[in-house]
Amino acid sequence: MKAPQVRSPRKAKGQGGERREEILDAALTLFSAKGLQAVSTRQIAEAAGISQPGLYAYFATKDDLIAELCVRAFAKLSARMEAGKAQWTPTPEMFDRAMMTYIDFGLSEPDAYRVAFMVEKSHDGSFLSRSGGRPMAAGLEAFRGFVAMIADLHDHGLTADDDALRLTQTLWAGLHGLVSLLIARPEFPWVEREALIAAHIAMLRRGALK
Amino acid sequence: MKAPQVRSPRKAKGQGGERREEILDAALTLFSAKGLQAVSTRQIAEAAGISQPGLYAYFATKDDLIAELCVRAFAKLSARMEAGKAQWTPTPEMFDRAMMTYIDFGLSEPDAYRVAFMVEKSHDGSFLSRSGGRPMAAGLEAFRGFVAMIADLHDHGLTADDDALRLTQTLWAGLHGLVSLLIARPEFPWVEREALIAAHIAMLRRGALK
DNA sequence: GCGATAATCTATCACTGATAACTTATCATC
DNA sequence: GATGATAAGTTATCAGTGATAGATTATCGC
Repeated sequence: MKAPQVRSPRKAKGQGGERREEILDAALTLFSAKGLQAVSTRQIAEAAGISQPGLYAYFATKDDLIAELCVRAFAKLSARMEAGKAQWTPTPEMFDRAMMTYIDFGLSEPDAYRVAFMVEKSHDGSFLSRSGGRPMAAGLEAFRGFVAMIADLHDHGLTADDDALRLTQTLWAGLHGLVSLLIARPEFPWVEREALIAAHIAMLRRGALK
Repeated sequence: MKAPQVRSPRKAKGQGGERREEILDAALTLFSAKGLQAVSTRQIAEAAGISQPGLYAYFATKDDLIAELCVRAFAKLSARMEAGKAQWTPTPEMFDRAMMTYIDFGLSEPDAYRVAFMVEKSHDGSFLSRSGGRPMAAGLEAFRGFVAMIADLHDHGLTADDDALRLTQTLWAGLHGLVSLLIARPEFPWVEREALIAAHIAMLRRGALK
């Protein structure tokens, strides 16, 4: 059952970056399989073929390592958003498609999504403060394309709320609710998932557009 | 700075329940001030005037203690829902009011809300499984009155989706998104909160009702 | 007073993230 | 090719975590 990970040889002088990638890969696999809380730095180190304190040569804290994985995941979302931009027109159909892109991303990268928007910032500011808010910043960067789409719809007189920023925040909340609940409570007796997502998007469209 | 909590005397034979209440009170105060993760069993024990292992005479695990606080919080929501039921009529105005009740509760009892709907069930089933899913069950019990209202609106032909269950899940997700984001990301540059909530409810109403 | 038992304590465990201080491999240079 | 600098990695250890075992003390019915 235990990963027979071969300890890869010591890295040459300038090649610490390679080890860093190996650690991130090992960590992502473990996090996906067991959840963020359940994976210890010792498990990550073993899977990466390194001693546990060795991790701290590459990441200042465990949270920093997690944050790094997040930023990378959101780079993927940014790419997807940017790709969709090519065919964009201010229509209800494209509205639906943008919503779908967001939901698809959240469900396909649940760990990144969790860290960016679901992990709680403890009151004394431990997690995201120390990592400089990078995961959320990366998440919002990816979200920016979405904001631009809503603004475009608003400029064409298609939105039901005259405040585009407020409407965007409201829609984001609507999307986030579905994604985060599907991630956090998969065992809940949901109606069939695809129909649920379609109905949710339809509901948001009716609520947001004229 | 440290709480000068006087160690209350040993409880008489049948009075263990009192100590249990004292522990729950102390824990709720600490959790509200510092967050769930940041409070240790030793801190709870000291605030309750008891030794750390002494907690385990009353709660099998730390999660059980948290779960107990949750169930109690949701009992309050149930009471609010039940109170609102008296004046219920199947109208858009009452729809708005029900939505508002849910959001108000989430924002006024953020810790309970977090545990019931935001804390991640780790993949090997550690948290809510061990506590028997009681917080979520209590949350959904409180939510049941809300479900009944949607069904009533549906029966009067006022809803835009012909599947009342699916619409309820969709609306729940919409509400949850706003509540959970406001809890988890209070520092985000939101538009003015009351206007945001009102706009969100209006969006959900337009999307859910005819 | 006496035995039973509820309430509680001290001591300790395995584990967590993190740090200090030391060793070893690689590399550019003489 | 030996040398010194430094990157890469180690072992040993720390304080703090949730949790358990077993002894101890207070209260009760008799």
